[in-house]
Amino acid sequence: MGTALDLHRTVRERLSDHGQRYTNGRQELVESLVAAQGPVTLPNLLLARRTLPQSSAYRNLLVMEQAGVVRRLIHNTGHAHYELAEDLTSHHHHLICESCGAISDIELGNRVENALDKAFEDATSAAGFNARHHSIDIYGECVNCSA
Amino acid sequence: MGTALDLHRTVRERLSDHGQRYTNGRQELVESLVAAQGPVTLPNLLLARRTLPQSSAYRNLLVMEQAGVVRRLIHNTGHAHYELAEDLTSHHHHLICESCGAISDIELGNRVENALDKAFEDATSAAGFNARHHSIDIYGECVNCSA
DNA sequence: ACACTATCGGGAACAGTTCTCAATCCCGTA
DNA sequence: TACGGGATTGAGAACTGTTCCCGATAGTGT
Repeated sequence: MGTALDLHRTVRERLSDHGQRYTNGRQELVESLVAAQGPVTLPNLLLARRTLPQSSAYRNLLVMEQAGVVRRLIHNTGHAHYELAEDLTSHHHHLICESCGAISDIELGNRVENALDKAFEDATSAAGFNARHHSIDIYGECVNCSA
Repeated sequence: MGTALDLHRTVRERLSDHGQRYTNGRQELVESLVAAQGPVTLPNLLLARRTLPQSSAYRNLLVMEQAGVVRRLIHNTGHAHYELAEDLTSHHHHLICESCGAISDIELGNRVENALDKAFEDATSAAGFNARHHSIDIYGECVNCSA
């Protein structure tokens, strides 16, 4: 479900709801994020599209993050990683290679996710914490590095 | 199990194994981390012990991180958070308040953790990823902020 | 006590990211 | 199509959390 056209329309709407335009530079960023098939750092985004100025890329990623189009991941790999918001792709978690710092996506399936939600609900409500969403990072060694 | 004396002895050993001494400043840091009862930022550590110079605190936290005594958490809250390594305390996860940025600990219990390990093993081995450990962040609103 | 090395502390340096601001673009209107 | 006005852009400066540097100090083994 959801063609590239759908994606761009949705992005345009969300930006518009925040009083923002869906400019060329922003479209390029979205396309780069789609093409990356996983979280990417800003330097990597710039490598893919040499014409994007750094400051504009940072600014537009921030704008799109605030509009709910982009999600920013922070790990101790030096740079932040960017990906499309989960509701534009699908709920997933991250595998983080401790050797090379690469981050890739992983899905756990509905049954596990439902069990997780229930466990989290039980654990957090006891602490008076109002849980809204979660993210799971699995650390280890990726295929490339274990070779 | 594990008194304060045990903790200090273990820390001393781990540092010693890395050719490092367990100096006064490092002991103060460990005590501050124990007293904090959860992940703390460096500025907060310094507030608790005004005599600790910033550069030494950063350096010693790094040394202790490398010796497996301290764990450093990165989130988009501005500062890194520090806590004692899990094997000096217990396996837990983090509740992160999206309003105030506070981070607190939460435990899920053995049954849930075992189920998680199994689910992660299934999901990662298919991707050829060699999983070593995991961390779960639950985002939402803490007790203070929802009041 | 001595020599030798690890550690300390203050400040400079660094890196990723954000901010500034004049120039440009884009949209709605006529 | 031309115009007015606000959003966006891009280059570089500024900012901020963290790390590095280095002379002074403290601890350890002999």
